[in-house]
Amino acid sequence: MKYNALKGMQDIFSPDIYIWQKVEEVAKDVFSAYGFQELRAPIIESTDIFVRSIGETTDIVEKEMYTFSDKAGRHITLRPEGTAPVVRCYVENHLYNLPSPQKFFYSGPMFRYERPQAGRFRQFFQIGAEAFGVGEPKIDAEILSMLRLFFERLGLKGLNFEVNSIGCEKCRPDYRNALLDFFSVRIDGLCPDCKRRFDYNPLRILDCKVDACIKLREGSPRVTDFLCGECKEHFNTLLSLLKLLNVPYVVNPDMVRGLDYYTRTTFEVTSKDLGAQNAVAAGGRYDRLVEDFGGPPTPAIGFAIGMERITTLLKSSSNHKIPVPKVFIATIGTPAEEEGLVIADRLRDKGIWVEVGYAGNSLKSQLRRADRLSSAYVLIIGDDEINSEKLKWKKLSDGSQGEIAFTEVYDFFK
RNA sequence: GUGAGUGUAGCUCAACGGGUAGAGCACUGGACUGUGGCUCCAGGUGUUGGGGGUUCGAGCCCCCUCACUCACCCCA
Repeated sequence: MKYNALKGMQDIFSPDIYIWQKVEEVAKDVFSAYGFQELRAPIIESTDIFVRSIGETTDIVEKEMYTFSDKAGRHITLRPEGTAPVVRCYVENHLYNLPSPQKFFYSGPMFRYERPQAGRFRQFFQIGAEAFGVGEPKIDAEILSMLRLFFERLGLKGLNFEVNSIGCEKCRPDYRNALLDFFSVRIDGLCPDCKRRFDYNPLRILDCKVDACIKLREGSPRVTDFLCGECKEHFNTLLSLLKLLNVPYVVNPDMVRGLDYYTRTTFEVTSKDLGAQNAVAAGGRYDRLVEDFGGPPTPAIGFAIGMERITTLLKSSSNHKIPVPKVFIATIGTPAEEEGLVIADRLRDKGIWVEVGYAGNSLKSQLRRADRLSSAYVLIIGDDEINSEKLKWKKLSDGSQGEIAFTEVYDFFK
């Protein structure tokens, strides 16, 4: 019987795992500098949490969630995204009573039942961050700047920062109506998908990839022209702060977000070096969600980074060092093997990575293995060394070797 | 959910228009009785993803199925 990982789920191990660890480490360092603290929420929540926040008519909720009944018949769902659980945690634990802003980051697996393709999986990992309690655009700018620094620290170049504002509950209906007016006289020329979009989410027509639709939407109303006074001021202030902080952005009025809870600022970081799924990070403001979850009115903003997409970029962009053993202990004969094992453990106690040879292998094959592991040193122990209580060391990079007393070996490696 | 492409050794891939499978890498041992990288020699595995059909004969053709890949929808 042969088993495979489930469709759209993958195993991650050496050497890729070191890239993953690097990304997580950089995220933790950078986010901490901005005052974000790690938060770990369960990966399963009540189904309602996602339905209410993401939106009942979104694709995620309608057809992509891993939803089950537990043994007591509760409806539970493997989280398809990270924001809703954090908001639930924030409200449930009354974190709004703590000084604002409260800033959190998290990382872990998300689940969506989709057809896999390049950069898209059924289990995928995100690193996200959420900031609660600040409505000013200043924090929007800080978050974008934090993302810029994160990518910079990873050495990723050529990323595109796109920002937009989709308004608030006051101005968005006006814009939606203007769009409907605009497309209602052109609907016959739209692609079949956009004809559907016209009814359930006309904003989506704006990022259709069909040529005919691209042409038809020339001169369509721009969301930024329909923002109310407050939204407009928020957006303009954000843009000037981004300039101040040297975040290289592009305003993309056609950018649409897939989740219903977004308000005002939305943004996306994309790369040209990925496939069709080109977003490496995305997020925005969600000023109503905390209140919807039963908390006090609390503005908030957050984003999520797609781990697989970042690691894909890093794999092709630079060569990464993978850890190698410092010492390989090759032994001949049982007494030597036992002595080697003792020495190995003593060195390991000092935090040194030590590998040992195993029974049945010739010295030659042990050395070959040490070489293939790229071990820095080989220690050789046989009957002669046992008798003299000295072992031989060999440095594989230049072939130099020498002798050293058993008792001094612990100081030899520092 | 829709569409297209691909499944041959552990990995990367060969095998003219159907004649019952091969190379490189990797692995192990030896040449070099206790010294790696280079070279040479030797060693092994395939139910050709699975099932059915056509045929004297199928890795190759047909059907079904599974898996993977890419794209659409949608999205990190």
